Amino acid sequence: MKLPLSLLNSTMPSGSGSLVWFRKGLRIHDNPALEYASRGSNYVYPLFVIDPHYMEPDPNAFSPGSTRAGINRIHFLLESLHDLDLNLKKLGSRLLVLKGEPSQVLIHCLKEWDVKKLCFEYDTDPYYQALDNRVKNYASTAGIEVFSPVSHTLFNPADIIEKNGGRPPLNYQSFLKLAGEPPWASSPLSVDLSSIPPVGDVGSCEILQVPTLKELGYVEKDQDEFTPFRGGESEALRRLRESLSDKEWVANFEKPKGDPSAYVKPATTVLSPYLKFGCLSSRYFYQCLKDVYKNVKRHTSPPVSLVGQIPWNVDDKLLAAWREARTGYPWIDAIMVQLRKWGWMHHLARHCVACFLTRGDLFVHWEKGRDVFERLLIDSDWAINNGNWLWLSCSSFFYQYNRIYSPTSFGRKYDPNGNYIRHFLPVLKDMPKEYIYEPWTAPLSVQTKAKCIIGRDYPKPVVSHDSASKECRRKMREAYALNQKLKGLVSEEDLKKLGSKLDEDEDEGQEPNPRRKRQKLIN
DNA sequence: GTTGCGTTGCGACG
DNA sequence: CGTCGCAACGCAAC
Repeated sequence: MKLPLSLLNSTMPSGSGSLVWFRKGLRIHDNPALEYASRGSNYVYPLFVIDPHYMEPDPNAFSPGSTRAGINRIHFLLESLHDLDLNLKKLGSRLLVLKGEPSQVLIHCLKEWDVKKLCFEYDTDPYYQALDNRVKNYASTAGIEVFSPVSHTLFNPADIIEKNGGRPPLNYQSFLKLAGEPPWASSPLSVDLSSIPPVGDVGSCEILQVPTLKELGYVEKDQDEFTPFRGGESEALRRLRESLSDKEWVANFEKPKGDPSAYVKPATTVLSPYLKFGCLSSRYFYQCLKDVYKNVKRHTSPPVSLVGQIPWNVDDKLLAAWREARTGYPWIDAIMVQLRKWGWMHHLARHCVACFLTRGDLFVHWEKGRDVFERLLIDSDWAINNGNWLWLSCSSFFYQYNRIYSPTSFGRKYDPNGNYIRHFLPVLKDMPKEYIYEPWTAPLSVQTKAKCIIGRDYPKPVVSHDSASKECRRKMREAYALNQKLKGLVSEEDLKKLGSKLDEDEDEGQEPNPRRKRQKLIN
């Protein structure tokens, strides 16, 4: 039988404080770092650091927000922090908000406060890896215990790579096979925390409330529409219950069959932003889903070329047209408007615009598109975003470059009336459905009647899909052929470069590809 | 080396 | 709504 935490605390010696550093994992339920900190501590300092690297307003960015995050994601984060603070207060604690470069702030707090244990969720994002190393180094010199569990994802990526002989799996099936059933799935997760030890003396540190957008220096009227998705653990759990309440829908859910043009009631759960910030535990989601599966009869089931040789265009005009929703293809532009206004769109809609920008039509480098998604999506995740852009651009994981999404017929398949386009591109709201996916083909009389002259009120297509996609196919075919032909030669050259690069970085063991290449050379 | 398959293509045809 | 040709890639298993 478990004793209440408050009772345990009273038996502990005084002065044992713990610090919980929140970054993602903005939740109470299934939060191993928070739980570990609470166990056997007299004081717990729940801390969030407002990081200028992500949060400082950037008036020169291509849309409202900071350099690295669109205003929607910053808003979502602030709502999540506010909710976390409320939930902590219910348990006798509160969220301490500080501002500054996180490793400096952390080290300052560790010096100022009486902390024996530093607890924070492990993060694979390279930015956090570097940050965490600085903080961990300080903690070890100061004799502070560090507890950094993997709790953001269902699996520890390092385990998967190790099981695969030090290499990441290069397709989905082998990933599933390697991953298997997660080790924690057999026993129930800890989702109830009855109380948290009180916050200790904060000394001279200046503690802030969770700021508003305005307090961070943003002007709310910068943007004419905000994302309809509200941040926070409470909303995440509400949304989870709502999504899982329709057991039939859950059991028959098949991702490729979802309707990307559905926006009044999206075709997926829209839990991704909550998973991204850890407002919802991915593991708790998994267990709840398994519970639903148990009670139904049937349910649906579930790379890395270092030498980029695809000769992508450098064309900032085409990139800007795509980014600003001015391609002249209403289906593509409507999706880009939803991205900007909502910070979320259906995954198939993401496919369409990613394919269009890269191997399908514009042949712009996938990294350019990745950067735009990274900034504007409220659910953007470093690893998922990079992986999916590699995938969609046929740079890795997926190679069937002939399969190009049509910027006109793909959308029409789901939404023949063009309601989605009419909603996100109101300039086209009166265009007859016969022309709404290809408005430049409408006779001038129709354009006049619809109060939308193509070339004046809405742009002409930036490229012709027929000829552009043919040209893209040809370039991909040639790039692939060249890659095949030069493999040995190029690898040898690159080996030297990679070798010296790796020596500098001192992380050879982390990098699977050079080993593969060496092996190929030996064979 | 050969074969089978790959988280989610398109368009024509019946 | 299902099937097929299109043109044909890389990876994994054998």
